[in-house]
Amino acid sequence: MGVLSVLLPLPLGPMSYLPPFGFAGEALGRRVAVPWRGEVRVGVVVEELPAEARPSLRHAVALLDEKPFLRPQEIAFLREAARYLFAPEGLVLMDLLPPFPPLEHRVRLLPEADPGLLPPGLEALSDWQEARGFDPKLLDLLRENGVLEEEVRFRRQNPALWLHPAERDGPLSEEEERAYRALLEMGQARSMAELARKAGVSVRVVQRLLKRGVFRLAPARRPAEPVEPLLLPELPGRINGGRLPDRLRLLMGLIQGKRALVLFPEVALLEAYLRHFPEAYPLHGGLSVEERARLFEDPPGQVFATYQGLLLPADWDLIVVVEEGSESYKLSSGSRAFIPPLAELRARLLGVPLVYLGQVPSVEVLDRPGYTFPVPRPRLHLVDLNRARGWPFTGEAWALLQQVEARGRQALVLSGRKGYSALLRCRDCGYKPMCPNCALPLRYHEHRLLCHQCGHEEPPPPLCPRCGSDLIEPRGPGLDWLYKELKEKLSLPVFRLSRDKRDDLEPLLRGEPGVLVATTLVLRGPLLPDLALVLLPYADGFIYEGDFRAQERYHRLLWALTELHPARRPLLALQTFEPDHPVHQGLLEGSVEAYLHREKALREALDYPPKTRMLKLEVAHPKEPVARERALALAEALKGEEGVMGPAPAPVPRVKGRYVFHLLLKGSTERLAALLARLDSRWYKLDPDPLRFVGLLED
DNA sequence: AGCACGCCGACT
DNA sequence: GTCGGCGTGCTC
Repeated sequence: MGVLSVLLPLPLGPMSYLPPFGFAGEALGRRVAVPWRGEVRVGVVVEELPAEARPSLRHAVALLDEKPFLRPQEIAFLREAARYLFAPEGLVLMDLLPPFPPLEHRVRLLPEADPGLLPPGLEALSDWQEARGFDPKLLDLLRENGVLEEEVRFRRQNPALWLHPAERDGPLSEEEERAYRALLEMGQARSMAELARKAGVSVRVVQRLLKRGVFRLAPARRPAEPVEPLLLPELPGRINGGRLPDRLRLLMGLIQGKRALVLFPEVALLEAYLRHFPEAYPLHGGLSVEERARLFEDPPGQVFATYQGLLLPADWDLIVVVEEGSESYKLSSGSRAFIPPLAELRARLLGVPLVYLGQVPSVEVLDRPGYTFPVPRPRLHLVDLNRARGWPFTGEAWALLQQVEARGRQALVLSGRKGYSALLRCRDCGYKPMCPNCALPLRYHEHRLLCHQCGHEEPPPPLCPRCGSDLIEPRGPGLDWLYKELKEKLSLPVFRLSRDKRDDLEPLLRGEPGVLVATTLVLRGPLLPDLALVLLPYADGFIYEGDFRAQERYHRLLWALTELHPARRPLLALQTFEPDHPVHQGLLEGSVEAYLHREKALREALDYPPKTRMLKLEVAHPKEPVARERALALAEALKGEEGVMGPAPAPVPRVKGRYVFHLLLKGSTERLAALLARLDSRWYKLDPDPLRFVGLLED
């Protein structure tokens, strides 16, 4: 008898079990209930190993699927993904697996077993009983002694499924034809009986078509406003530019008639796209367990999914990743994976093409053969803070706001969260102290200048070393300050939107005049129908965030703002000390990627991603010296190795009462794996693809 | 992850 | 004298 290698959704590698008593058959890829620390847990069989001499292996309780839940393709993907992420395979499974329905679990004592084995009071176990209600430890004891008979299966709940037309499999009989036409016309039918009535055929006909796969059962489809496909002569590696409606049409052109997986960074964007694709089925965390289970059992031809779609057992013709630069692709817990590289891995292992589709490409994908759709030139107004007067609003800014006021329209004022700066800047010449190693601005902390990437530290110069003027710390105004200013000086109603302050925006959404002061949260929200002005009082606050991706992020933000309204082009006004910044130049040129090519060259010169992989080790402890000590010990263990940066205190040095330090490692996947093998994994948390260097995400 | 084991500091 | 904090090891 062989041994089952079972992967559980736990941060561990696979575990070995003997097959369930009396089981003979193919187990690979099927879900299996196994005893785990006295309970029963569900895992996936990822390998069938030859029998093993180890005496103490336990038997799995039961296999839970008729046919494989994951195919070898998905298992291979999990394995490779784990290697790429430096994570245990079970952790990756935890991230990507859909939730399971609850288990139905019945137990009884084997008929031939001696009931005298039972502790008194449990005679009932001679007959089938719900396992719940019995002490799991007792059950496990009986199980281990081989006297327990068990029935385990997923509880079947009937999700509200509708009848949909699928593929015709050949000639249809006259009645079948009628049923098929009727369903095409209806789009979907709630029940077989309903369709039979409408088509004037017997239910048997509908049943037959369902069984043959000409019809399929699937969740209700929403009404769609389909878009005209825009076809490209060749399949590019990325598609950028255009307006949202253009990209919708391009996506339609890409996937129509194909089996396609389309990945989205967040549900709101997914739904905005989904409205225009009648053939596509959604898959995301908002769906019920049953709906998701259904999609895994029988994946339809087109799925619009969040990261959970990566593991769907389907042979796609094409994978599309929408807005690959979005930070929402970053999983904040578990393996902390960043999804686009995993999508690329998935496509590669399936041997199918992958296309990135978004307004602005990420630096990571810039080298792919691209197709860039023309972009409407942004209406950009730069206010040079080196010359202009007034803070937080310059005279020019007030003039623009007053125009909005006079015309009774809407304005958006975008703020960083806290008005946090910690950056020194020369009042006259614009000089900023930079890290000599990292080409990042140094942060001003506790009377020292500090690089949060490599840990470089120096005393702040008393005067500007270039021109001898004073160094100042320009402070970005926070949401509340801006709100107060606007409220005092404008007659328009002023609203706030941030994670913790959420005014009722109803009047604005109806189109009434007003000003909204918001964080970048607005980009997800519903749009302001009469938006005329977008103002960033301190645009530089977005540039100098102290990690090497900040400027790319700022570039993406500005382009996203130009698209905030689908029809109008609101004026984008930026108050900045850096009007000549290459990001601004890029927008003025009307090119979504001119700046990025420049940025990519810079990254290459500095040996930053995408030229090399970078990963982050985080050390956190309630006692600052302990955290520091451990971070130093990690660095010590890697002493003399290339590409080790830090330790440095995280930019937010204390998160949830713990002091955080981090180290950054650069290199190829293989080399990083070799470095990590020398470290004790208990002392750090690993981020395989850090997007920012801001403290701990989650535990 | 989640749990048990074991070792040291501050309390009824 | 114990309670309980966390560091350590282990899970088929």
